[in-house]
Amino acid sequence: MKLQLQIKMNEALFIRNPEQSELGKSIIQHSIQFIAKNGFEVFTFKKLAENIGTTEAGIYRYFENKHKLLVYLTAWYWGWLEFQINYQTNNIKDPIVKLKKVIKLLATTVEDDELTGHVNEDLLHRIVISEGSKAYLTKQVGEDNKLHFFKPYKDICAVVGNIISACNPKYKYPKSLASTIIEMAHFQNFFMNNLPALTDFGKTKEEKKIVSFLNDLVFSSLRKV
Amino acid sequence: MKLQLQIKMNEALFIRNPEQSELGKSIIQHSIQFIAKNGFEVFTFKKLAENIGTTEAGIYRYFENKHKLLVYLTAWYWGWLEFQINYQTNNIKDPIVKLKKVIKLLATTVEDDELTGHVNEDLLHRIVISEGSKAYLTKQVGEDNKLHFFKPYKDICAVVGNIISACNPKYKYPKSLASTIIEMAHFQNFFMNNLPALTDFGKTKEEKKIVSFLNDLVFSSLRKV
DNA sequence: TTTAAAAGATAGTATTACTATCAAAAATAG
DNA sequence: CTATTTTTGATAGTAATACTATCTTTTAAA
Repeated sequence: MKLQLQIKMNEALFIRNPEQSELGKSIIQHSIQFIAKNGFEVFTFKKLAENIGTTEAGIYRYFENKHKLLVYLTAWYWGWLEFQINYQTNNIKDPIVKLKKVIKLLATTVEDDELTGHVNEDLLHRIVISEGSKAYLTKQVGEDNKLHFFKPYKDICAVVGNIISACNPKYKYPKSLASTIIEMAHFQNFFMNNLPALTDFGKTKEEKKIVSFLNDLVFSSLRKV
Repeated sequence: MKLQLQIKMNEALFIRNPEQSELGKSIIQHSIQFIAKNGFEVFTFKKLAENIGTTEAGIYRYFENKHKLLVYLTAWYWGWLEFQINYQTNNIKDPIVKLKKVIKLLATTVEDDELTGHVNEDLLHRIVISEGSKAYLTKQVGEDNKLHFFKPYKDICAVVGNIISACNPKYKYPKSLASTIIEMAHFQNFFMNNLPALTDFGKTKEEKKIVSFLNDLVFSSLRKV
């Protein structure tokens, strides 16, 4: 039996559900490739249409604009990652072991998930690293938030925050520490590869070291005094 | 005697030095106001020109494009902040006290500096919070970096990293911790105000608490085991 | 096998992101 | 204090972007 994994997406993010047609899936697949390769600024619906072999108007039937598409992609990633986290830490009781596992998942390269045909998770991960914050660093963040566009991201933060609280119920900043871990898992990666002077991993460029840094950061904070 | 503070800027960031003419200063002043109010995506040279009462072509004589202008503004901010840090921690010997002071400077609202006529530092600080990362989260980051566009930012990181090392010479990640502090000083502020579920400060929205969080984070990490 | 939904083809508009040119005003140098 | 250079203003124009609209063909579902 061939399994398939579908991430339930917020309907306000699209006009027509891209998961439900070949063209839709092609839009997702090729937008991931294009943005990963050329960056979000350079990305336009016209270029995407040319890549796919469809027309600009065709893309607009699925997504209102490229911002919504970016939010869709990042939301999809966070939804997928939450599934991964639940799946891979399912039977782990010790919150410390669990948190280490989560940090590893956040900060290391993902393998392409066979269950999701049209999404290349590794490329999407790179997009989330380089472009992810642009999804919310806008003036419309309030409105977008009211429409629950960032729920998957907030859910991941909540999951991580809860594990942190399980490690040390007295720790005062579980949510902020959670968002710090998540953001830094990506920023330290971006810095390591692009502005290495901002990190201590510039020489070797090993993701492992980011994991070590984050572990040190987190478990120093959670150590009971 | 009226003092004036000039930040020495990288010449590759502009076509004509905006500090050296009335129109140039007006461009800086009004672009800060416009971007702080409407966001960088909405900002165009045409709208800016209308605001100032000049023409689009007039702006292009100073800046090649709006990306360069954003990089200019953020670089200016980091240059100014480094001056502030040096000035305000000048006679502090104890690196712990010094680091606390720096964290406070990074994470709290800045007052408008009288020495810089056309720059409203408070607005610029808000721009750096909301738009700052867009200066380097691009595909051209490598080229921009070669032209030393991010030197002021890297300098600040180096300053903070050195204080960290002075606090605990054995600590293994001074640079990464420095960039973490700096980024989080801004991201936690943005989250607190726009996506409060990602922080522990959503209720009261006090900058003080961000400072406390960062202090806790840093000094837990630096405590010798 | 009819009908509805999706995709393709084409056209058109307002805005953005520039470049070019020429004249007027302001600054400066001799 | 005039001549010259530099800076600004005014205007025009172009290619690309970010859409919207319409009509036809193809595909899918009832």
